[in-house]
Amino acid sequence: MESQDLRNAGLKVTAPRLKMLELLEKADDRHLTAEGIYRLLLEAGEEIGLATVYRALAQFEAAGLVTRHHFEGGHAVYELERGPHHDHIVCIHCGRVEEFYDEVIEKRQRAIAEKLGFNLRDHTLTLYGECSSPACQASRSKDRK
Amino acid sequence: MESQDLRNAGLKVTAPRLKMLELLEKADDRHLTAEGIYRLLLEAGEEIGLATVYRALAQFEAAGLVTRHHFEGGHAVYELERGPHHDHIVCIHCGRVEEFYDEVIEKRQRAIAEKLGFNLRDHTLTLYGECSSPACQASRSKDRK
DNA sequence: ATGTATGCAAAACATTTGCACCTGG
DNA sequence: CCAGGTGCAAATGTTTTGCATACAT
Repeated sequence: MESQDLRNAGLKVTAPRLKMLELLEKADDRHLTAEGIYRLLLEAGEEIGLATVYRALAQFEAAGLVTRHHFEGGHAVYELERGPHHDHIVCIHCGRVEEFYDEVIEKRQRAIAEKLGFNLRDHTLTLYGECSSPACQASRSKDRK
Repeated sequence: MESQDLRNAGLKVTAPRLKMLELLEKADDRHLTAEGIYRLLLEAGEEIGLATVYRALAQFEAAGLVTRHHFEGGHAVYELERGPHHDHIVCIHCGRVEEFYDEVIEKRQRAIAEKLGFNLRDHTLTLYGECSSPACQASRSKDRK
């Protein structure tokens, strides 16, 4: 249960935090902005402040419950940390995010860091491209003026 | 000469732009923030506005003269585009940036994008780690309180 | 009770834009 | 001359913070 995650992280179990975790778990889009979480909660009739969302996300991130990504676009997106590491590919048109994992790339990264004398701690790999989803294709031809 | 680069990009050759390109070329650190460029130019006695720096950088980027990166830390860094593509490894302590290129990784990325049905357009790969430069090692032990 | 969390409003940032004035070609 | 460039100040959008109140334990 999510309350246990919060307790393990040394955080008090409060309504806003539970709602946020619940949302992060159930939302269609697993990569949400702070503003997006805020708006979705308001729409769901929850009473919450945007500042609380940011504060809670920062704590979740520190506790490893959530990962923050900085894709292009000036705002951070948050993703519930579930299971193993993966990287992302983002559609430059519709913003759809897919996840992938590639052991060959992971291995090469470790080798490169070592060769350059770095103790590798983290990495971000994001591919940007045009996706082939029908919805995206449609909106693309429509937008062409 | 830099004025030619500007002309080729359809931009007028002005003092601020030349100074910026000059700085990007000669600076010790090849990865500068807009604010950093602004400050360095002021220190060098140049008269320039921060807005001009941002505007010029945006144009340089559009012209392919410069690449913008979003490393961790809330601000963009700009790098003069010189020669072939490469990725980065950043020291989480001193911020030092090294560049690398790995054909195996590049190839895997193309394969992954194709498999997921994306037409790959761009990517960012940044490794974060602890570098082994003496200066960084020193400051690290000092900061430990 | 008591240390945390919360909401709100204000602040802090990085970046962008409006506008009147300059300037390169 | 005049489209494009510049500086300044004001606006923007995102994220952070101060503070008084409310709540979990």
